[in-house]
Amino acid sequence: MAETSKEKVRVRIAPSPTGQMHIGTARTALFNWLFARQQGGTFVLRIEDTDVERSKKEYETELLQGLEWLGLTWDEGPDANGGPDRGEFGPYRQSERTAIYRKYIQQLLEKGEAYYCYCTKEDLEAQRQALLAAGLPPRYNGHCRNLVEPPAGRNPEVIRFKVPEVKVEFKDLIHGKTSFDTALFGDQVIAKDLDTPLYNFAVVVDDALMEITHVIRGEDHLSNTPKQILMQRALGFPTPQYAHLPLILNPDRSKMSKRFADVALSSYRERGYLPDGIVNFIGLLGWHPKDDHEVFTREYALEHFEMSRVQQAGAIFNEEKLDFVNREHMKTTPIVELVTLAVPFYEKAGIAIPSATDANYGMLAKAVALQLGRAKTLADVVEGSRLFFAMPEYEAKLLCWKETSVNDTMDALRGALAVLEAHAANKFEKEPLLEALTPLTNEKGRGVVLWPLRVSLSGQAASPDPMEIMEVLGKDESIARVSRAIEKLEGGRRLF
RNA sequence: GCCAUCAUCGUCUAGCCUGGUCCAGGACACCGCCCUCUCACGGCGGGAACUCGGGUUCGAAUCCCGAUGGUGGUACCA
Repeated sequence: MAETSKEKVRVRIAPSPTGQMHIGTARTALFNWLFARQQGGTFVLRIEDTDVERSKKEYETELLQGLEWLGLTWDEGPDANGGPDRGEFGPYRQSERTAIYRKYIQQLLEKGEAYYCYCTKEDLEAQRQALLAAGLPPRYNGHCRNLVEPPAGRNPEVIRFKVPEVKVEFKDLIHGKTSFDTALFGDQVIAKDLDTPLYNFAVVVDDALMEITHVIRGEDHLSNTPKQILMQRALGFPTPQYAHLPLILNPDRSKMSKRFADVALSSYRERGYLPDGIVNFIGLLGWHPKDDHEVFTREYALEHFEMSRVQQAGAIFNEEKLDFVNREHMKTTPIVELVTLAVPFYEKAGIAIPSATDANYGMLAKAVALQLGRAKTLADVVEGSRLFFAMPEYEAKLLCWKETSVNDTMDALRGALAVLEAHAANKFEKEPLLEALTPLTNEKGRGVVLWPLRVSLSGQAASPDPMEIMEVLGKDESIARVSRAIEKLEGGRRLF
């Protein structure tokens, strides 16, 4: 709790609804959320939709729902259910703040800190090429900076901010002292016209008006920071503290992209990852608690988060680790909750499961429980437990363990069947069943009995053990499956 | 090109600020063994890294300089 003094912490995330919600947005949100919650501050969500061409309402909705799904709740910002914005500093969509930006653009214009530029894109491109050819940094040459008279008969192209040539220095909470020489920048375009501000300008105005104290964002914004600081100075705004998070990377260390991985948060949701698993994993990308705990809840992260322990280098998105972390979280999620979460996945897979009102409902929980430690996602739970909900299909010869003959296998199964039939239905549980089968396994060998028994119950070479399966299936279904296996062997006998 | 920034096992990282306890610790993944009817879990074990070159120092993963490499930016996108 070191970084703040008396002022109340206010942080924000400012995503653009120009595409599916990126996993990187989720991580930036997480770090902001952690910092805000830990400092007793306010977490603001602002939608940066100044680019009307690319911004879409459906992406905004996805963003809000994605954040809610992850449990990264915001204190101020648009309402996920279409209700009015929350908070005193709204509106929280930049597209609704045009009048505000207009006022500040005019202010800069009047003070002579900004000016209309009449250079066309073609002019600019020519300039740029010339500079590049000369080995110079390609920056705007200030052609319209000191125009006395606007060129006759021409409308301005854009509005530019006069970038003073100074050294801008700031202390980044993650990178430490960072400095830029703005002489290399050239005058920046801040708006296409009075009603169409650009990102760098809108951010400055909004962060100031929303009284943001800490800007926690991706490192790709590091070089925007000096430009924004200069505008803050021109407008008389305070400079917030900055923390630039390292980027999430592809396996080849470039910025994470579709080419290498699923970048959309929704795809992880659809594949059956848990919000807690995702939050844990993306938290680990660039940060980890001092005590080396790697599997943790968000409460734990909240307690142990330290901005100063955030990495400076980017981190490769490693799906294997995500799988591990998610599996660990599934193990600690209460079974009833897991069942509820899994239901849609059963539906999607077309597997008929007992409903909550069904007398048989309890077996669903047992089936799910058997997948813990085996399944890394909810989709895996569903696939792994498929065998409990339909008579399995398999080749008769799979029933024979190693070199055991068909006759011996049949004998073993008949023996097992007799044991099961004599076994009380209300004692169809792992331990009692094992006990009941022990004389038979002692006589014939465990493999000779248990392998075919397990295959007849599961239809698979790899599955939970037969006693566990029977506990889920119950007496009637277990007996039916074993009987069917014996029939299969009898029917197929000639073939062997 | 220019500017910024980064650099410990394949990956995520501890250690670096406050040099010696580090022939570098943990986790994932991988391999082996044990458990075992199979899978998984679990237990035990293994291989695997301080980018390079100088300097400072009795001593450097740790401090300094340089090089190399990576990444980000260099828009009338955000």
